[in-house]
Order: sequence, then C-alpha cells, then structure tokens
Amino acid sequence: MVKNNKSKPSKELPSGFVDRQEKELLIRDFVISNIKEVMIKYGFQYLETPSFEYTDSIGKFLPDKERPDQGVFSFKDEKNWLSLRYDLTAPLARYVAKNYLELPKPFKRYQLGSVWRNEKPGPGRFREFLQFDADYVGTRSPQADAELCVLISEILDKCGLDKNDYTVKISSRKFIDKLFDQLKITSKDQKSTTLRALDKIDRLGWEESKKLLSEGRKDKSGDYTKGAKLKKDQIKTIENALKSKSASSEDILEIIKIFEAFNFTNYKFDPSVIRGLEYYTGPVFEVNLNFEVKNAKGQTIQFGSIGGGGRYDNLVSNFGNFDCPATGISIGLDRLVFALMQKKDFKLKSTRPVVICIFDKNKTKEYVGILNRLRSSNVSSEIYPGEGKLKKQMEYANKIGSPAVILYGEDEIKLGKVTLKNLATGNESSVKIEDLVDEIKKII
RNA sequence: GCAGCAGUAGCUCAGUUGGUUAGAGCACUAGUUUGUGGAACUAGGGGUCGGUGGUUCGAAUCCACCCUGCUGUACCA
Repeated sequence: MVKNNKSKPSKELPSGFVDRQEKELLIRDFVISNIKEVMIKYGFQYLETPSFEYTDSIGKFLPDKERPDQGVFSFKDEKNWLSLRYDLTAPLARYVAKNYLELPKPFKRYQLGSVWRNEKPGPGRFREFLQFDADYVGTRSPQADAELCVLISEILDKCGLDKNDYTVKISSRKFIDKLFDQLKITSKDQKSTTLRALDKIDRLGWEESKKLLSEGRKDKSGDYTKGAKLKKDQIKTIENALKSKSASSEDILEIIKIFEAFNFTNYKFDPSVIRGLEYYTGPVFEVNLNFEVKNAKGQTIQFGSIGGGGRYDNLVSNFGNFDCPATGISIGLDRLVFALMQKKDFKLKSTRPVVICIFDKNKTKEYVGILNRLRSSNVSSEIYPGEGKLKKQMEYANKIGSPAVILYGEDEIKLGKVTLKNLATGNESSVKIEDLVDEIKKII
C-alpha cells in the first residue's frame, strides 16, 4: 500500500526488499559461523569484492543495450555503466583474471555477500539477498567438484538438518550433450527449450514436461508456453535416458567414485538438474530441501533449491587469454535461514540487557557505578535509556525481554544494597553491591 | 510479461439486496497502583475503507482505469 502523501516520505519498502529482524539475523549468524568453520577446515581463502562492478565485467549477456536496468540494477557515472553484482561468480572471474599471475593455482576462495537482482520477487525470493559461494579456480580435477558437494552437505548438517532433509543432486552438461548428439538435435533454440523443459520435471512432473518437449503447454492460469517440438521417438529416448538414472557420463562416474571415498551418500544423480543454460560446461549440482516450506499465510509454497552450482570452464577466459577451468557452488543464505526457521526451533541466545531503573536524575554517578560493575564483568546491561516513571521503566524492561531489573533508589542507597528483580519469576531480593554480579549470573 | 486472489486502524481481520457520526481483537496512551512489568478492569487516541474517475439523492459496498501485495506461470546470468 503506497499512500501518496505529499508532505511525508513513504514508509514502505521498495518492492522485493525487506527488513530483517534479530531472530532471523541470529540464525543467519549461526549459519555463517558454520560456513566459516567448514571453509577453513577445507582450506578456502576468504575474499570480498565490491558490490559494484563495471556492467560489462559481470556478464556478457547483460544489460540489454536498450534496457540497461533489465535484470540488474545499473547506473551510469560520468563515463561508464556500473551495476550491482547479481552473483558472486562473475566478480570472482573478474578478480581471478585481474590477479591471474599472482594467484596460486588452483585458487580456492569463499565469499559471503549480498547480491541484487532487478526482477520480480517470488516466494522467499527477494531483490536483495545474501549469498555464499565456494569456488575452485584453475583445476579440472573432479575432486574439486566432488568436494564442493561434500562441503555443502557438511554445512547443512552443522546447521541442524539431517540426511532426510535435503539431497544434493548432480548431473552433467555432458550427459545432456551426449543425448542431443544421439538424437541429432542441433538447433540451439530447440536445445535450450528442451533444457528448460527438463529443468521443470521436478516441479511439473513428467506428463506436463512432456508437453513442453512436444508442442507446448497451457498452465492452469491459462498461459501458454511453446514447446521444443521434438518428435515422439525423441521424447521417448529422452524419457528412457532420464528415467534409467544411470550416470552414463564419465565425469559423473568419477565424482561418484570420490563421493564413495568420502563416505558421502546423500546425493542423487538426476539428469533433470540443468541450472543456468549459458555458462556451465560440465557437472552441475543442486541442493534441494525435502520438507515443505510455508509462507507467512501458512500456504505451502514452491520453494525450489537453496543452492547449486557447477563447472564453468570458460568464464574466466572471457576476460583474457587464460585457459582457466573452474567449478563452484553457492547457497542462498536468506532462503536457507527462512527454511531453517520452520524446520527447527532455534534456541539462540538473544542477550537482552539487565535494566538499571532511574529514581533520581541526580544520582547518575551511582547508576553508572553499578553499570560499570556489570559491564566490566561482561553482563549485558543498561541504564534505562528513557524518561518516565518506574512503571514505564518496568514495562520497557519487560518488552525488550530483559532478564532482570535493578532498583537502586533512596531506600537502597541508604542500605548500601540494591534490589534485584528477576523478571521471569517476579522474585525480588536485596543484595549487596559486591554480590550483584554473582547474583545476576545466577539469573541469566 | 501473463493469470488468479487480495488491499478497511500500527497488526490480524469483520463489515454487500448501496442508507445516519465505519467495527472487533491485539497493540498503543492514561488511570485503578505518586517505588514495580507480564494478568484484570476503566477511559481514551488512532481510518481521505489502496488511488483516480464514474453511476446514484446517497458508495467501504456497483462500474472503469491505475497502483501495491500474495500465489502460480514465463524468463533468469
């Protein structure tokens, strides 16, 4: 609801952007700490690149010359078009190209950062979101591809998911290419339409996807999507190849061998995993959750994957004459957190301060004395930061979830004691100032 | 982009054969308690009923267009 109020600015957010509150942020921090732990263990370097890049550095496909804002957020400074990054892979390729000679080969780095997409927001999908990327640059070894899947799995386990909650699906562009050769499908258009149709099998099922492989499909909203116009026997061959689930592609077989060495079993070969059409060149991965995710209204939503990636051997070479294979994986952290919040009841400590109530404005010295005593013992604490009666101060403490309040008024000052009130139980006790920290630590 | 549904108080929502000053719960403010929160009671504040135009004696309600949100679908580096 955007109210057109000329005198005041809108309090609404731009479409696709959200405020995130502490509960969500604490879970996010928890996820991030797990990620860092795993990344260090696996030997990755930490990298940060800027939010903005030159537009033509972060994607040869974008922006559309006539519509520089399509898909990405862009603006022109005095000379050049700049864009907010839409993923972390393109900046990585740029970084590697820029520092090619100095970097170790292979180069393993991980990165956490927001990315922005100027497109319609969907369920759990926003125009600004936090991404995690781990990439191996400069190696063709299937060990790299395999380890990415293993590491993602380890992160999810640490976050509290168990093996039934998610599956790492793998496939390979080579498997599909082989199929295209076999079927003598050469038209680029037909290939990409076919890939898109296969990508939808998970969501629509075989019958509906088949319509997209042949003439086309009308969805329940009445919208019609043109199909790939394949012949019946071609579709049959594809169906058989996909349903057989035998990984008849060299790269996949090697990866699976390495999975076995790692004792990693929570994967599935699934040729319907397609991912981005343009830049993947070999194995592709996708991490899917196996439980239902609901939105704020309690409706079950099409959640899709929480992450994925694959091998992109040509991306770095876009920037120069490098032969630089690479493979990577990413997780959409906000989406993962959104799902985790529903799956698990996190008891993450959100430490709220002990509140020291104010009785007399002229006793600041006494209050600060108590405050310092608490803070120097690392007890989260504050002097009531407002103005008002004790009742108001109590209401405040209650509302912020404070564990206790300290009453230090005329009576207490005379006695050299403070009154400590446990807000959970309502108990009050009179304690000596020297014992205050110990007593509070019993409560929090 | 296309389609379905929705938009009434800060939040969740009720309110159609069109009819006085538009309601509830929660939240908020004040009080019952001038040194005590979470419960209760009392009182109070808060709305151009998403916007604009139209039909009508009269519109939250009917019509048209627009905006925003949700869901699906398309596209997606």
